[in-house]
Amino acid sequence: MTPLTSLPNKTQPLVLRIGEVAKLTGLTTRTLRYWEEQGLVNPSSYRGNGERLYSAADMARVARIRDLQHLLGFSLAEVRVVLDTEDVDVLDRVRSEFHSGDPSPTRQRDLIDEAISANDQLLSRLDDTLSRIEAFRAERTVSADKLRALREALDAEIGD
Amino acid sequence: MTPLTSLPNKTQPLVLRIGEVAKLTGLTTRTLRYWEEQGLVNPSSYRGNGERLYSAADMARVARIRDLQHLLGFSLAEVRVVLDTEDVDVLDRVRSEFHSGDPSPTRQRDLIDEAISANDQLLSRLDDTLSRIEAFRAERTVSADKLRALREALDAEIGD
DNA sequence: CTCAAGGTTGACGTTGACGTCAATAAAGCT
DNA sequence: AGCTTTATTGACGTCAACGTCAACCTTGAG
Repeated sequence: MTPLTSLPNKTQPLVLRIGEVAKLTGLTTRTLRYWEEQGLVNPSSYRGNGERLYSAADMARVARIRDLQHLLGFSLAEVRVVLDTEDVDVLDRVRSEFHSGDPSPTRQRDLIDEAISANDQLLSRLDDTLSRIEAFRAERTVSADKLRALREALDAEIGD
Repeated sequence: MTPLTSLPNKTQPLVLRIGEVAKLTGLTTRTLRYWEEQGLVNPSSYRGNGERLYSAADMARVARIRDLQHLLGFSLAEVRVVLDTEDVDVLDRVRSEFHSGDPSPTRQRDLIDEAISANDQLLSRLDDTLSRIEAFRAERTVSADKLRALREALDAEIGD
């Protein structure tokens, strides 16, 4: 039941093998490896043999990719751009740059500014998409009304 | 300036050649032919030589396909299903079936019921999509706030 | 110890949605 | 009438996003 070698009781921080991730997400293992190949998800750890180990954060990232791809119709290339400007990632990068060597603040500022602009772009695109879908939805509700009216008219005619 | 052989003044009902449609929609002629091949748009008329002539209704249909494809990420196969249950089309089919031969009302009822159910399915899918995009949007606004806060903190630090 | 289950890396195949090119025909301007 | 533009129908090429298959390795249950 427990994943991996079930150690006595070390409060396992949830680590999944690729097959388990596949079943949970509905994706295939091939897809997960392909996404990794494209630099979209790097499993947070490997084992000596090269076996991929996915954490909860990795799962979240996978779900996010799936959403961006299917929900918004983004290509994987576009998805990567979006993910690169995700705050979690940006904060990570700023932090790592702060810790290791170059503590140049202007570089950090540029990084953040880039993320802000990309984020704003995405937001406006989301708003546009939302309003267009809403318009489409409105049309379809009218459609529904028309069809139901027609259906009733037909029923009445048959009822004669 | 006028499309086709400009007849004296017959109050032209707007008919476009494929190249004009391409320029107006931003698509390519290849795409338009491909969509036709896939049964998505049948130009409302041809000329003796086989030249495609697109009406205003055809243009609307083309725009609709583009929307469904890019706005909602539908495949062309899915787009066709949606279009087949569009009220305009359904009404057309019911009408044509009424006019030519078989005026069986149960057949018409089935057609309409099918359209209604497909329409309702689409509507719920739209609602689902909408709420998920809205959730995503909310996340991203939080993201934006975080980033801007970080940026200000950094500016203050530099300002020292 | 065996061996089935699930993992690994190539490498090649497939599918949808077109791009591109060739050969040909009609349209329209001068 | 001649020349350019735009159209037609094949046919083959392309690219992203995987599917599929081969050859191999590790691990856990019996």
